[in-house]
Amino acid sequence: MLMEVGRLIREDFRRRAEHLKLTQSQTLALAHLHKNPGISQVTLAERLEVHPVTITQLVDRLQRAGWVRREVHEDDRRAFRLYVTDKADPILEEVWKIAAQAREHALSGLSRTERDQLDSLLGRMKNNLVGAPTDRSE
Amino acid sequence: MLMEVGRLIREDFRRRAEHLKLTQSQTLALAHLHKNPGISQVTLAERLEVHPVTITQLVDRLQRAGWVRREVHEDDRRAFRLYVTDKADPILEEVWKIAAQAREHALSGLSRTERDQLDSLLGRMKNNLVGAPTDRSE
DNA sequence: TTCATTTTGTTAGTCTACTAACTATTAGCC
DNA sequence: GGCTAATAGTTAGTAGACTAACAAAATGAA
Repeated sequence: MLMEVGRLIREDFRRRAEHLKLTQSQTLALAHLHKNPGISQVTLAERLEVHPVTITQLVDRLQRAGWVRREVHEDDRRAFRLYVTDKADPILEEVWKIAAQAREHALSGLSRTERDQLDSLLGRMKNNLVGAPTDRSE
Repeated sequence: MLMEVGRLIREDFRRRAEHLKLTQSQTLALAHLHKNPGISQVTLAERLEVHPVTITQLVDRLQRAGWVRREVHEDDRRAFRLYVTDKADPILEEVWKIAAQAREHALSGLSRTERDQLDSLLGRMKNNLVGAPTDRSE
């Protein structure tokens, strides 16, 4: 059920955002870069919780499309600093709006109390899954 | 939060199942075929809620690995009937066990009542997202 | 200083998913 | 019967995610 709802939310977001001509991952990456200008690819990978290889390709495409630029890091010649270009600003405005709409659509009809409940239950599930490494003898 | 918990559950399952040498999609497809022997690729695609193209490739790999066989449909020469091979039986036993463990791990510490609550809240979110086509003016 | 280790990012190859365009077959209508 | 629609599956190409193996630069210890 949880997986299904997750999938439906992503689908809903995708439908609302398809006119932006950006994929979900690209949108997410752009949003993160906008909030944290100048971070490295490794840092971005950690934030998005994907592997650095994935970021390489993602940034490649965003750069080719002109949404992002790479600047060599002044202190570390291996690393890049990533910046969102001005071209992306209006898109990002849209993204925030759409995200809020999708969220509200999914949660509509749920009271403040129920939303808190959901959040709390999910939080406890999350705690079950993080800290403790999987014990296969369970 | 919901996305995160979903991702964590999938990760947990993947970790528990990695010794099976099957990916998550392959495992899921195998499980479905075991419960519904003889279905066509289109039907399987519908059940897994992916596009038929994806099934083509998935079944290609499962067949190459010897887990699944394609038989020509007796009434429709375009279609295949899909069957899980005997080789896959012991694996599937494992899959059910692992799925139950992963579920229990995620939900541990939640009472019967709380699980019902979660289910009901997610069910309502699901209803928000299915029936009604996205209204972009929201 | 030099050498081993860590970190940053890359290429190569695999798997899952998609769209678009296609073949072959079936089904329906005139 | 014959033409058109729809259906089952495929190939080709793209995007995203992964692992493995690697180069280059930075770090740190002997």
